[in-house]
Amino acid sequence: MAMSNSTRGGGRGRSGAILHVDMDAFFASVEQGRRPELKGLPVAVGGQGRRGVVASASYEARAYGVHSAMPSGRARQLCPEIVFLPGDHELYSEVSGRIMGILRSFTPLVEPLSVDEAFLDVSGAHRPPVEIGHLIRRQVRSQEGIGCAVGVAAVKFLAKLGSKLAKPQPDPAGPVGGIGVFEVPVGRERAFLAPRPVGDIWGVGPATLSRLSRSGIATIGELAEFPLERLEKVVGQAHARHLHSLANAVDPRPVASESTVKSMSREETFARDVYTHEALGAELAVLSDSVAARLREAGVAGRTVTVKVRFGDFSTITRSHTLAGSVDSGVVLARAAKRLLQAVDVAPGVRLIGVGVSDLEDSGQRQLALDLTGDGARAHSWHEVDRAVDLIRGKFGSGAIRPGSAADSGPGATGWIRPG
DNA sequence: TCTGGGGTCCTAGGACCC
DNA sequence: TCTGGGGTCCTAGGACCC
Repeated sequence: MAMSNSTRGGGRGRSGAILHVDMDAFFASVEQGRRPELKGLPVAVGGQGRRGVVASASYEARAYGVHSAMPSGRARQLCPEIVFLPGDHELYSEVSGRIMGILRSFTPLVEPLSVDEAFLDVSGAHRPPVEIGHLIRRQVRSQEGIGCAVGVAAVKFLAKLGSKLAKPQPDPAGPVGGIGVFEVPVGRERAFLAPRPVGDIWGVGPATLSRLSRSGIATIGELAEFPLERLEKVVGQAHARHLHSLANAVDPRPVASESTVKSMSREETFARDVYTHEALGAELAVLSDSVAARLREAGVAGRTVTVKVRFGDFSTITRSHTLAGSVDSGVVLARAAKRLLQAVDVAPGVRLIGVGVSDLEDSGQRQLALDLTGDGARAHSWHEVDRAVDLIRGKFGSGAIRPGSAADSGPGATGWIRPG
């Protein structure tokens, strides 16, 4: 409460003290770094199957119009010579960790937003923020071989917009421009924002964009002038207040270097639609086991279990249930997930199944979900089994053991098997 | 060319309680 | 005599982000 973060936006000097650092084409850049023969070539990382999409595209690929979230088939059509790679997320996490380390050498106030971007609060640093931005770029380039853009501003969302404006532009002749560090001038934020499109605001996506557009709002300046009470009717109260503040360059969110995870989930899209509870249940067992292992690794457990089902026509439903106590056991989680799935008609065909756990708490103080899981006192013995499974995986790797019900596909199968 | 996977936050309605 | 109002929990869905 008493920290410096509340006074942002006014009178703290010439320069904004928030940095947003964003890696350029992160996954593709990591791949080009470890395989230099890929440098200068159009590279995409992502799923190559029937239903795959691009997760990251190099600037050479972007020059063809390829971008992330694009179906892989479309990417190949636009750029037949594109080099498609499956992705190595373990490696990306490692590289990300080292880059975050570089950022933390400038300030402890680092808030990672994802593997490839972070906010920094450098208000306590000795050097000017823009200079720090250039130093970061140099170090990330020299130590990891990856380019990045830095935005500098007084508040978070302006720093984020700044890094976007500092990025190079893809071009058939090679990436052009990209000043690397873009500072939003302090004291001139509103004038800077006014002519820009509302879509530049972090949090304005397609749905909000079309609602605003129907109200005649195209620029951030128009949004800033729009009466708040009317805006609330257009996009809802909370969203309206938030957007109205941002449009007026007000963003009180502090850089939060410590965060707690709120939910964990895993999902899987099938190459072809699946039509039976048996097959979906087997997949739920695998996904539940994976989620539960991550929960235990993080030392948390959760009370609310959610199953997500996406049908062949892409319509998506969720079914959730809150247990009396929290779970971190794959078997208990799978059982709850399968019960939820039983109430869903899967005859139309399912393209994706997922399982998630929320309402997380520290597993040290958790209460075992003894009764409402249907497990009775046996939940306690599953705890012992999970610990043994974690030990085996720690020694022999995550593939050393997997849930038996995934292989047996028998309705009540809960044994454990050693693959192969 | 049909659209991945892992998250966060918000809304809205119903149940239930006081 | 229709019957108030608030608070909290739970469930389902949607928007958005990378």
